[in-house]
Amino acid sequence: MPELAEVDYYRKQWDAGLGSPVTHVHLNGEKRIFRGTDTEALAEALIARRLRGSESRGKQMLFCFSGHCWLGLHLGMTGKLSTGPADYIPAKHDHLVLFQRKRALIFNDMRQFGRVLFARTPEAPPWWRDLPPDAASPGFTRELMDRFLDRHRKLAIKPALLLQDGFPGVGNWMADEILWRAGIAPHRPCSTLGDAERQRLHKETRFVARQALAKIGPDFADPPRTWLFHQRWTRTGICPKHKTPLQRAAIGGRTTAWCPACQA
DNA sequence: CAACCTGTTCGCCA
DNA sequence: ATGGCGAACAGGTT
Repeated sequence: MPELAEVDYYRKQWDAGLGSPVTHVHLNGEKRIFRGTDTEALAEALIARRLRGSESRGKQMLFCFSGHCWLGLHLGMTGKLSTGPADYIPAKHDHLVLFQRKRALIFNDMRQFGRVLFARTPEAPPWWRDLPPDAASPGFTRELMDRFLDRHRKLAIKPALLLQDGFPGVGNWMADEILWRAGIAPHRPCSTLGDAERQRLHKETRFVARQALAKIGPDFADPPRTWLFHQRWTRTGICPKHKTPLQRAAIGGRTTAWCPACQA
């Protein structure tokens, strides 16, 4: 489910626990979601630590605790964050629950395509520090985007938009929204995009990312009514501009919807 | 019962 | 070494 703006929405769900110490940690270290992470160190180190703050970058989240503890979360396809009462009883896919005196901070991910990372280091760990600037940030420049497209000449633009090294935070619905606004057909190889098209691609990537953060980020509201978003899942979906039926196909293995009239 | 799913990651091949 | 493709991951829903 979660792309850039939804990730930021979920991150803020744990704000309720800011400043409070962790009293108890619930997790099952056998689960795939913890692959590569020392869960015993995590569970032990977080006890009595206070949640100091959090950030999201693209689809990644970082939770900063006292004692130089850093918790990284990725929501995968089905992950969500929520809070519960102090006596909350963990449900089936609640892989990590941080209990505080007054509440529980819950990470649930049914399909476990997400991930939990942990580090106890003076500075933010490399897996956070080395992330490229996300699509909504000022660091996402035309030059950076061009360099990425030039590295993937043969790849269709739709699957290119889903690569998190180049378009951090963009997911399936955002990619379709961006291409629709930019007037670019999803199967076009990156190398075929001219200067004007690249300019539009860059502009609309930033627009969709920023608008999504502003409109969806605060309360998980739906995007504006005129967005392709509302049309792309329904069988009868139409182009918001032309009212013509949308085309749909799997491109790069992912369901893609586009308007044949305005995307060339 | 089959197909599908707002996301990565791996193995294989060019 | 790098890029591109398709399957795999786990567990739901339609």
